[in-house]
Amino acid sequence: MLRLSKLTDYAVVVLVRLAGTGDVQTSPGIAAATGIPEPTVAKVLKTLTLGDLVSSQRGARGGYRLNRALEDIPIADVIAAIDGPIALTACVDGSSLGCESQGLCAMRGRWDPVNDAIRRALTAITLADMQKGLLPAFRTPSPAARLLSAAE
Amino acid sequence: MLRLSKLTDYAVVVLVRLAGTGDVQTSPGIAAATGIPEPTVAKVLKTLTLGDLVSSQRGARGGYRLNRALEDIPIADVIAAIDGPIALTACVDGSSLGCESQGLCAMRGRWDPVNDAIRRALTAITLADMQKGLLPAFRTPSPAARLLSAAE
DNA sequence: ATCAATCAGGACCGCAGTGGTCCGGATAAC
DNA sequence: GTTATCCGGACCACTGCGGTCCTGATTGAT
Repeated sequence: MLRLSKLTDYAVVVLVRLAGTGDVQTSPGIAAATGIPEPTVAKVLKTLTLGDLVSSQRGARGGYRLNRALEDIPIADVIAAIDGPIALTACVDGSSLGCESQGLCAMRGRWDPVNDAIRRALTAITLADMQKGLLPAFRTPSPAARLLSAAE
Repeated sequence: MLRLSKLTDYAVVVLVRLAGTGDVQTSPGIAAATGIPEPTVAKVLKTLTLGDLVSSQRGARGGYRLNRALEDIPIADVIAAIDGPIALTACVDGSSLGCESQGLCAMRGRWDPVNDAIRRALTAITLADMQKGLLPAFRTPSPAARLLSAAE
């Protein structure tokens, strides 16, 4: 089902909220503003910090602050930060034994172009595009967007 | 991680194998040829039948046969048949209560264009493209596509 | 008519990953 | 020093997936 983790969904909401004010915001504050349970918000924020999307300020009057503008954050980055690298995981996991030994897993590596296409599509859309329902990526055709529109 | 179910991976292998001979093939036969455990092959085939990608012939000397040529099967169809409709499941599930009530799930429906972009990308690539490393959608050779064609 | 081969459609189970919570420690403003 | 806040990890319930098996229904061959 190509499921995207719910955490990623939360992350988008949190990031957009974080962009609302240029000021630092605490995780309880964001939790209250978004309705997402506080511990979960904290977890998301922590993960986003590791992904270098937000910066944290410790201590009293601390909080989180956005690193880049929404326009400069493709969702691909958010997904990568939360869910790890974007890949449809063909036989990437350690089970290369029954695969290689038979020598007939002819599809090995064939998913790469598919992954690539998805990565492209996900890089073409930024958080700013999601905030407003508009999609400039499809108007000013980026290379990826042109590929996509050419496909229809 | 945008994980794709392993069953879908199997399905691609099975479908390509099924295209090898124009003849009907039994699931034990395909299992032997692909190295995938027989019950799993059967399950995949059954699911693909529901998805109208293959036809089944019951009884002795029965088996499965491909409905369309590989060129006419976009991976989007395979994924849809195995994993269900392609959607990154934003708040699609019934939990619209905490979402709507707060009125701040501003992201509601915002994932649609993302889903759309992915669907597009997935429709542009057919099983035939995966079989041979070529990708007509990327006539301008992407790094990945070049790697693939160089690999054979 | 009987038998064997094959698909159909379930039920079933173990396991991993996700969503979600909580706690002790470090850090910095007041 | 006290307090507010982030940090890092441990922890658990639950869902869904991968995988197996069993009992019918169907059809060709004997």
